[in-house]
Amino acid sequence: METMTPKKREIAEREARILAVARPMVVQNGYHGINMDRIAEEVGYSKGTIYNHFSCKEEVIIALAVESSSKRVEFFRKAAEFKGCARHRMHAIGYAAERFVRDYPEFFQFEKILELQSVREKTSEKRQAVVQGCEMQCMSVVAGIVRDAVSAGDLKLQKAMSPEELVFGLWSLTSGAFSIILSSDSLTQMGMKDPWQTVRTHILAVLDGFNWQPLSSEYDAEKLRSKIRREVLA
Amino acid sequence: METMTPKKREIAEREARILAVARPMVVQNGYHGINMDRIAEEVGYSKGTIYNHFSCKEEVIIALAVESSSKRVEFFRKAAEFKGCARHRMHAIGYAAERFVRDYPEFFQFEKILELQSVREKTSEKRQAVVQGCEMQCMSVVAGIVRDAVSAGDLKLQKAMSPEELVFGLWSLTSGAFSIILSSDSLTQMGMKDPWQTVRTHILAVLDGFNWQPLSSEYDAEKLRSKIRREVLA
DNA sequence: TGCATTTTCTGACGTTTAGTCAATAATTGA
DNA sequence: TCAATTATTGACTAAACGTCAGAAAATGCA
Repeated sequence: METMTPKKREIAEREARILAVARPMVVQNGYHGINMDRIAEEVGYSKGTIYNHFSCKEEVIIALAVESSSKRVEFFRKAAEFKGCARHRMHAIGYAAERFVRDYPEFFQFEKILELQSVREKTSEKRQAVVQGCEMQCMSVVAGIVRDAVSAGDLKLQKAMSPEELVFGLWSLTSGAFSIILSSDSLTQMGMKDPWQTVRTHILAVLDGFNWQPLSSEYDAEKLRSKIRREVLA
Repeated sequence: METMTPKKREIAEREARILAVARPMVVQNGYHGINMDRIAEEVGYSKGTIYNHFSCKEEVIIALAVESSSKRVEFFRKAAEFKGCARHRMHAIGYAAERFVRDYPEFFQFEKILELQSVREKTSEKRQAVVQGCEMQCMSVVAGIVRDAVSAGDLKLQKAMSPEELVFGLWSLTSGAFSIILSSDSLTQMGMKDPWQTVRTHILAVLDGFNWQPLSSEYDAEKLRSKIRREVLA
């Protein structure tokens, strides 16, 4: 950044400013809240200039997703460093995933918008690849923990089940749950007081179901969680 | 329908035709594929008339979701009638859920579009309530099976866990998984050959994790699946 | 059947907003 | 210093939503 000409630096800084202006628009009013004319006005440059940075509205949204995505990778990496057996490190990942959703709920919004093919197909392959890359990195961090568990003899994977497949299940469970929590009214309607806690209980059940040692009956998940909270992403 | 005047009948029929025309538009090009002018043109009525039926574009989409939603309730009801112990009936539900996604993949598209608040907030409370009602009906069918398991002594729920909370976990797992399967490229990228099978394996793990009898080791899930396939929704 | 009233239908119109591009301004480098 | 390159601008086009005053059709009553 310092080695750039002043002009180049101005351009790079402006890109960040555009995103900073666009972010609250999407957060407050979702897909329809973002408006290229208003972005131009608020940033103080003409629309043409905004379009020099982002070829379309959707590209702005995916750029926002890129910003948050890398944050999640960071969260997962930090969590994976937790000192303990593989299963306990897995809890640390669960904690990081939950923290991420709670700290950056807007990322889920971006992701939801980008799941619509009609939106996604307008975005550049390049940024799509970056987002997917982050996803894969998270996946492999977690798969690494599964591999460690297998090496340590804590977990025996059934025939034909890969570590990635195990991770896929946990990923489905958490992302599905978070999505329901953030967007469905049915839960409160049914008197579910702490769905976040329910998700954690289900993760325990999955791990127990695969007979991943030590089983949940052999340690205090609440106590472990407090320890993780103190040591990870504090 | 037969007791209506010819005019009233024409109007009712037209509503179905509008949806029939709109459906493939959404299926093929998602949210941006639906276009009120084109609907009017293809149905052969003016735009104003279309707006007499649906107050906005989003209302058309939620009407499509209503059509499929009730189909899902039907699937779940049928599945719950499967003869067998509670856990086996739960498998029948899993089968129905999977069948529904595969038979009506467009419903997932509609649901995704409607998850965006910017879209949802334009739809009528009335149709929202219908969709949510279907969701609740599915939920309670499944919760009923959990209750049967508890009564039969096959399952002991941990302190403070309600049948609905157990269902919430399975619902998260399946809907999260289906969503990832239908919209992410990462899976094939990672050499996951049959994610549907992986989901089934995870459901087994959850049920085993809660110690729901009989455990998966005590019966042949593949054989059971074949039986269900023959008897349910054949 | 004829006529008044209500309901339905129409499509031109107003509005918003995405995205383009020719003209203009600024920057760079020789 | 000035030609060549690069960046900026904002008026313009086009697409699409949603409206509404007036035309047409349906209804119901004498």
